[in-house]
Amino acid sequence: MHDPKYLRDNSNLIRTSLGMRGQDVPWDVVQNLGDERRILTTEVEQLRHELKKGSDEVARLRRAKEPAEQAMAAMKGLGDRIKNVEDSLRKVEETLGDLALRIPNLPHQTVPVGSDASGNIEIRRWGTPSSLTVPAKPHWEIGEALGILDFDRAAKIAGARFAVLSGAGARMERALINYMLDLHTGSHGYREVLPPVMVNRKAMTGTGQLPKFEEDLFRLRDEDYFLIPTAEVPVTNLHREEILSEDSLPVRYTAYTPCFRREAGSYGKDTRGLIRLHQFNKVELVAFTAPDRSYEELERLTGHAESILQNLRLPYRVVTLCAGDMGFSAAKTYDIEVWLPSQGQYREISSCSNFESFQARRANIKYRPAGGKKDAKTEFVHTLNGSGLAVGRTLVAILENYQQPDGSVVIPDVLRPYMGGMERIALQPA
RNA sequence: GGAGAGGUGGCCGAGUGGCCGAAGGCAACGGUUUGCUAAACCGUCGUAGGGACAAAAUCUCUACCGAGGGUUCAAAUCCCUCCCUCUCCGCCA
Repeated sequence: MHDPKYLRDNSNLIRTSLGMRGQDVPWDVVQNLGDERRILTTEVEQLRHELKKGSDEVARLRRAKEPAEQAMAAMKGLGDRIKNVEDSLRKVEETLGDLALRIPNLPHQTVPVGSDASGNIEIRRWGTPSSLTVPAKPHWEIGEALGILDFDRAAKIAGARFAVLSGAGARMERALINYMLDLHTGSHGYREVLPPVMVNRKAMTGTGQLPKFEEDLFRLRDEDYFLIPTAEVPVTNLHREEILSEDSLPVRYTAYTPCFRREAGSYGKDTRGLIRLHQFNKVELVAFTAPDRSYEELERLTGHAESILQNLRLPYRVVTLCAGDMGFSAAKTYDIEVWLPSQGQYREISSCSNFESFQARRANIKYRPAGGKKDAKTEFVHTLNGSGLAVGRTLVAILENYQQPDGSVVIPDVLRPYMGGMERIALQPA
């Protein structure tokens, strides 16, 4: 969400900066409602002032034991007038508020211009894709052959875009989760949290999933709860309606959660395998910083996510998303893409974003600058998050990059302690 | 799910119709005193919106006592609905 005052005075500037991203915003309506809101507010406040004065006069007369009927009669009806104007004001504010919540964040100056993924810019690569002698098999073939991935039974018990992991597959997923959490808490300074995976409407609005993207979410039938599409939602909202002290910043959390996405509109994409599921596991990194620190934090956080891939010896690259490819709430996003031999390309495995004050404003997360002086006015924090990493896709990358000509899969060194010393996944009869 | 109690500023807590944005305490911040610490004393100390000013400082108005409605000239205070917390009962991993 944007600063309402800034939005009112600079809607043209915002509109130009957003370009394509702001296409579906009814800018004229926003402008008119903003003006109307100001006029109605002034009117309500004047009427209230009058009422207050009148009521004080009644009170004064009563105390002085003087007749107050005339003063009371004069105020009669004023209350109704106020109610009428307030009704109009409330309607304007509701409409304006809803529209304002649907305006995306402004891209940072360093974000490249572009309308889709082709405008993204690669900024670095790590590792070298191995040249296999035989054609690389896709992970679902490897996994099904080894008896550790079962899509048929997943479809039976749930439906398309679900998976069952079993045996060493389930074990490796669990190993990855533990390894990631241990690294982030032990070496990178994050506090582990295990939040609810269902949240209310306010939380979803705070991080920007609502009101605009309700069709992407799973919602419960009998309660107004949603399944989280990412741990970003519950973890960022931990501090909703709070004022943090500057000394406590930066606040860094890591959380493992399952994530639930309807994937509406993605029919035909990645229909096979683990890449795009309705339910998947993710370890998330979330940070709250002072505004002048958020961009250095973005680099740090991205580096923390990268370190997992480096330790797993998985080749990857980092790209800066162009304005048109960024998510709704982000001001700047780095995607980390891992090499998938079967596809001969890099695929997203982490997305690290700085939201600046966009989410903080929606969720009302502030901090009080240190220094003690009276100029210590509260200010919105900056929020960031990134996957560290998407667990299922990491499993995919391991299966594909560590596949052997005999169909087995070698387990990366750092995971072996988490898998009881296992060094290789060979055929596992069910 | 049933019964009861309660939600007031960063925290605790007073306040049953007007003089209440709200006593008092704690915490915090500034200062005096002090060899240091502590104590004592003095002072400051909510958030948001509108207007005035080129802007900052400042001034001014309005709103906010869980949320939303109602009664009244006037609501933290009375009434209704909802949300949340706590206690007991039921159910339950």
